[in-house]
Amino acid sequence: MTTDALSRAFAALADPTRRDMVARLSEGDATVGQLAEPYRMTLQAVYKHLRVLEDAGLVSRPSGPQPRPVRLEAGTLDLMDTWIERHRRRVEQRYRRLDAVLAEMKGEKHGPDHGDSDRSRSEAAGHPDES
Amino acid sequence: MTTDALSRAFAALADPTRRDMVARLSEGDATVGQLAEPYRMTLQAVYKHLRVLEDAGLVSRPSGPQPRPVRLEAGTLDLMDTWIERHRRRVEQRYRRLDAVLAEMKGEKHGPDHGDSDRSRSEAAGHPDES
DNA sequence: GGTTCTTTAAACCATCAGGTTGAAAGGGTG
DNA sequence: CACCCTTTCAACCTGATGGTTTAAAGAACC
Repeated sequence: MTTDALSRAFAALADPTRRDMVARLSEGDATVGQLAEPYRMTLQAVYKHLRVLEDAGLVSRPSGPQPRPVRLEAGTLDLMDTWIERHRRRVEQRYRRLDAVLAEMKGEKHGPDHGDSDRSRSEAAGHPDES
Repeated sequence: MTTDALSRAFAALADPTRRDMVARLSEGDATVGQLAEPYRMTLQAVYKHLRVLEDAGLVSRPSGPQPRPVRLEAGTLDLMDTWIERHRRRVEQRYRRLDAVLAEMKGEKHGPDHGDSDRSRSEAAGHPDES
């Protein structure tokens, strides 16, 4: 549907079977048959999963002779990684900043009020991106 | 729901609204009211989204006085990041190795066969982890 | 050209996910 | 206590998802 790339990508990896496929493909290309072997489901079901991974851009199927290989694409993994990393960093940065403030408070010990240190923590923010 | 942690986490981030929430929370804690403000949906719907994020371990709601804040938890982001990174690395490593082989072939130019370099690329692997 | 393997398609089913409405608890504060 | 805001619960609708079965194209190969 009109679902954006990131949504498709995350949704694709939300399924354990699909995640397992990606994990195995990260070791090397495989044919659909090889891929399907460990799972107790119809070949068609496997093709469906592959479809989802392909639509998400996580996997490609280079055309050529019949048993076409399935190949993991790093690009989309990169996208996801970037998104997560960005926000993970932001939180951890806040943690560190908070720790710093706490440490400082502990250091000075007595004077609890020296200016309008933070407060307002909850808003400020403007509106972020999501790009 | 016997769904594992990673599945819940990826599923949680597969929704644009939820991703936006996470993005905004990465800038700082917020109350549900503040969080809900930009969206054109019922408060109950927002609570539902929050529930999903909470069940996925992406968010916590420290108890205390009534308008309880919503706080982003870095731990689960870390888990996801680790998973993705691991596989992204594996693919890229394979890319590099392939490039190296190609470069070598180009370099030697004539003698194409000098030992059992790789082959077997598609299987070998045993069965990977997914840990 | 026929046989066999790979791949795509279609119809169908059960369950889940995002949203709504409506109602009810919880919890502060006048 | 009464009022108001926050939070949760339940029923319901709609559309997507993971599977299945059945059927039919497409490619390879003898």
